[in-house]
Amino acid sequence: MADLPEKLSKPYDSTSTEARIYERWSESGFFNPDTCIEKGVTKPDAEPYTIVLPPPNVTGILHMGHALMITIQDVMIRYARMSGKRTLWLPGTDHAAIATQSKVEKDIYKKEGKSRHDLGREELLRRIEQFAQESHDTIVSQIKSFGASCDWSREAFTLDAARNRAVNTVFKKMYDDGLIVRKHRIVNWDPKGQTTISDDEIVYEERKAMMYTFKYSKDFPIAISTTRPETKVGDTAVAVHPDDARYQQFVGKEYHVTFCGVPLHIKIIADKEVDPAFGTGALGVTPAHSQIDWEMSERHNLPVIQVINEFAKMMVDNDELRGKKTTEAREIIVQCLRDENLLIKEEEIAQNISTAERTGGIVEPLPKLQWWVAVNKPFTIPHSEISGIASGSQTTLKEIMRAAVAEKGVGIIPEHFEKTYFHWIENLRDWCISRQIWYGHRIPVWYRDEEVYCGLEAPTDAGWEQDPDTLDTWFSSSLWTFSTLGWPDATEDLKIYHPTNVLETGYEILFFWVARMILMTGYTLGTVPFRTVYLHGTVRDAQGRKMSKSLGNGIDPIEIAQKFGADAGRMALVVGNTPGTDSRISEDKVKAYKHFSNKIWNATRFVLANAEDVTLDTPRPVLTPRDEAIMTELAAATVSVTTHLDNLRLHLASEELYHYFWHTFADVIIEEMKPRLNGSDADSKKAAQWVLLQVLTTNLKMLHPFIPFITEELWGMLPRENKSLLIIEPWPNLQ
RNA sequence: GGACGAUUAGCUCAGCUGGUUAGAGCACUGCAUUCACAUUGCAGGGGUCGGAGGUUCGAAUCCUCCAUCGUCCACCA
Repeated sequence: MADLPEKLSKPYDSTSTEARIYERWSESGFFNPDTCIEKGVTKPDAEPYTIVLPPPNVTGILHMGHALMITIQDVMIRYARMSGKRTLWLPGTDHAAIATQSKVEKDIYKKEGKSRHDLGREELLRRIEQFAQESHDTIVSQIKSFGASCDWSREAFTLDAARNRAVNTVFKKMYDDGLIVRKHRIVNWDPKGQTTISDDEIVYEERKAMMYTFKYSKDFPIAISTTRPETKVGDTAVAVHPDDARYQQFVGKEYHVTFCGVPLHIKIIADKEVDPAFGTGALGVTPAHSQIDWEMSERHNLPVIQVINEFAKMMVDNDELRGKKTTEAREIIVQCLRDENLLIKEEEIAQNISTAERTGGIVEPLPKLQWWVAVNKPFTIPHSEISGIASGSQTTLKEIMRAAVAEKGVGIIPEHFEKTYFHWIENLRDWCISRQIWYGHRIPVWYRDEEVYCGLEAPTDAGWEQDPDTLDTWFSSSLWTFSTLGWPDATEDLKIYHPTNVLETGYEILFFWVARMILMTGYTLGTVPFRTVYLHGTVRDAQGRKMSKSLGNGIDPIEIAQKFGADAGRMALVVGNTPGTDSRISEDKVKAYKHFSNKIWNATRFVLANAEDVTLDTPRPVLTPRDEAIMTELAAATVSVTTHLDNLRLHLASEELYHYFWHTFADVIIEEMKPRLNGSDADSKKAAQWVLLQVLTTNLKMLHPFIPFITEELWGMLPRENKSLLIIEPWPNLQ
């Protein structure tokens, strides 16, 4: 029996191992592809393999979704690195503008009773940045504790100076091309957060509402319906369907009415958007407070009268209504309709109301002067490598997004999400990118009287005032694959590592982020940002519920890592977890993989204790037919696992490895070798030892991307000349 | 209203391009156990793959319809 390292005689202790192993990897420099080339691990002309880490919010803490994303990406990266590729995993964090600012504002208000206006722009920003910095260190150390082999020397932040230059450069380019425009439109205004939000930041909540059918006045010929009578003091038209026989006689006529004390001028218009079957078939047009009414007013040149302000209060010229909350105004107007006998019908209906995702405020559609990315506006793209989009051709941003996926420049896993993607693009409207908050990339536009200047720096002459707004946080995130590689400079990194290989993220941000990355990269570089999008599902609790603070059912990945080991947590997250499908996790599940760690630990202990006659450098001895069969089976398993990994079927690769190690290697191979190890036939014994060591090491290598800590630890104990780390060991190829 | 997905053992889920008796983990039952590991081993029970049709020599897998559940998008005034 060979002498064993002392610690092998005890059960595997992940807590004392993982931090130490991570430290060794960090010191080795192998997370950085440049170091790998310097040290001869990777060939300089090797095929590059790049993943950019979807940046977690700088103010967040690690949750199970992050843990899953880190695990999947780390598996892909470690596999690529071991396969000899020039492998870069570029990490970073996101400033998450609205989320971060509102959190800090809340904290300050709680502790000091001060609002952002009490502090002023500069002081608030100073406080937010301080908070972001502290919080940054927490999340980065948590990412590391899960084993992420990111190149931290290239770490980026969506709001640092380099990214700001990229943001301003893209903004100016789009501005000059007429694709970023400033105009009045109906925006989604969040009265609680006092900012605009994009269509995607709206969450619909079903509530009961009252639908009122009425006439503006006794002599007005047409009745209309609404759930928001208070907006009706801003009506400028009534729209009917052009083919609706009931109303044709009125089309084109104009009426002066006094509606609950407010004088209105109503024109009757015909518009195809009106559904003749809904309500009375006539729609009261309120251009200032409804998206489709605004569009109608543009088609028919109707005046716009704003009657609700940014605080969701009435701003109509009427003493009874002015300054009232919309809900109060609604009651006043309904009462007035009753008093004047104008109310024809009221019925309770279920209605979806729009709320702001971040603040929960009820969204008020308001006309505002904002900055927009025009997605349907034709422009000439000078250079394009995207199939379906020719260099020098006229196209639109929407078309770039569509073509990139339709022409297979970008493949989505699972494939069925491509349909969802196309469906979203068809319905896409212009993207509102300005936000009335202070934390974020400030819009690089300056005003002086009627003059407007867009540039990377402030104009040097006097009298210019910068636009007070900041950009939607997704604007900077959408540049992430190339802004992190040094663009707008023509860096080596950009040349080598872009387009990236895989974007791995949750399906819930397919629209928010993935689509916009395709848009921005296509526009800016004329390429796709990545070849493959791998979408993971949501990690749920054991009962299948979403993890949430209010339910208190969250499982903390850091706690899991401390209790069972990050390796066990990683296995539990990845085995049987198919792309695009939600998964469940529980402590029991993680525990099962802690057992697996222990199984590996003990099997290794057994092999090392009994293989004293061989090392990894021992040439292949004469094998028995059964040994040959074992080696053939091992080779087959290697091919199968490799194929699964090449096809990003991580759930199958991990399951197969688990099963092979436990139920083939440990249960069968080791058991049947025991008599030979204890027997007197020296040749047979040596062959058995050699086979055991081969099967073990091949398994440690293949398991390494999934459970990097324990495999690296055991690798360090194997008998061999070369004491290099497992992280850079070549991927097994037994054919 | 539109789209997408799911429905396989008690539970949670695999099953890649259709191919011999449908798999795993957990749970369950019985047995074993100073020999790497009780964070163990061996053996076993348990499924007409949601329903109905169809294509095929052959269907959990492809097509049609239905049912139930879930998700996303749009939002109707």
